[in-house]
Amino acid sequence: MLDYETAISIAEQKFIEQGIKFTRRRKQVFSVLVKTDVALSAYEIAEQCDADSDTKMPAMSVYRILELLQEQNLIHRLDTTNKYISCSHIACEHAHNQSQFLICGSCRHVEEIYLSPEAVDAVQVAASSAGFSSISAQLEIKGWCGQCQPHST
Amino acid sequence: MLDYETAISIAEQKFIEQGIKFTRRRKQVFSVLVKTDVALSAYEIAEQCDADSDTKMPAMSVYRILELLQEQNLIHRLDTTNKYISCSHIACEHAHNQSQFLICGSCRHVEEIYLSPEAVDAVQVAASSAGFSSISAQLEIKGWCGQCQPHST
DNA sequence: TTATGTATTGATATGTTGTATCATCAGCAG
DNA sequence: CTGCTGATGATACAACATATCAATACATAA
Repeated sequence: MLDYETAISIAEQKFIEQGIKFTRRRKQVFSVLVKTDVALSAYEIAEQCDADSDTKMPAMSVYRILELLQEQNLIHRLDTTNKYISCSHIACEHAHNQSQFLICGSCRHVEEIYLSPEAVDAVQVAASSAGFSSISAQLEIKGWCGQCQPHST
Repeated sequence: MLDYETAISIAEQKFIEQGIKFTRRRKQVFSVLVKTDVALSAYEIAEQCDADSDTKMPAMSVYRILELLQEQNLIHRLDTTNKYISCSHIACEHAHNQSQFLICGSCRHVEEIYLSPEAVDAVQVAASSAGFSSISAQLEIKGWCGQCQPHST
């Protein structure tokens, strides 16, 4: 993971290049996500922002800003859980169009991984033979991280 | 897919064997799920019940009954979407502990598939090397069915 | 038959999440 | 200053999910 300052400055740079303002609100939201390695919901992010400052972050703003950060490939939205996490590869020009996530069902820790092409192919083949034309470029796999123990489903 | 009557009678049988009543409400909820091949939310199921009868199905009852049907392995809950679908294998003694679903992100059609053990292994290996001790027994993969075209994520 | 206990359902309230809508504010160009 | 645009604030609302308690049905024992 990138250190906090670097991540922020990369984000700011990215915004400036496109004439988009890196406002206080946007910085707040991005900061919260950079500082954690678990997926957070929009409302959790808002709470965190409130804790870190003395103004109240409206939920609406969080949603709007999350959408923007996503367009800039700075964060990922986990559709499985409707939660958000900062992208592990904002520095490199890495594949933003093909990503896989392991999501701990217990502590919500998230790892962005690279599945072998063979594994992805196997899934794609199974999908094809079941009549599906394609599968999502973003795979989200639930599991349990090293610290947590599986219990159910 | 099993035909409607067979599915209902299998369910009823299963209930009777355990001394659980197959009440009108329970039959209503299960019927709705048996009759469709798309995943439905609890509230959608309630609506459907309302349409098929002249009494109002309370959302609470739906949730309760869905939970019961799940315990009986008659239906699956898709955690990804918080929706429910009838199990394709209520007749056989098939693996209820290991299932994979393809979920069409567009029309919500769902296919219960069997991934090759190799594919599952590949995912498990990737998970292990990322520090995850295990992955969920229920994989839910988003994609697009034959009728629908991919557009975004 | 009535009484009693349990399982099931009904009804209401509440909490969480996400979106729609419009008002307000800041900053910049003319 | 005026007016425009982007960004944020504030409110209302819809969908989804759960908690809680009341009412009902139904089987069994007395």
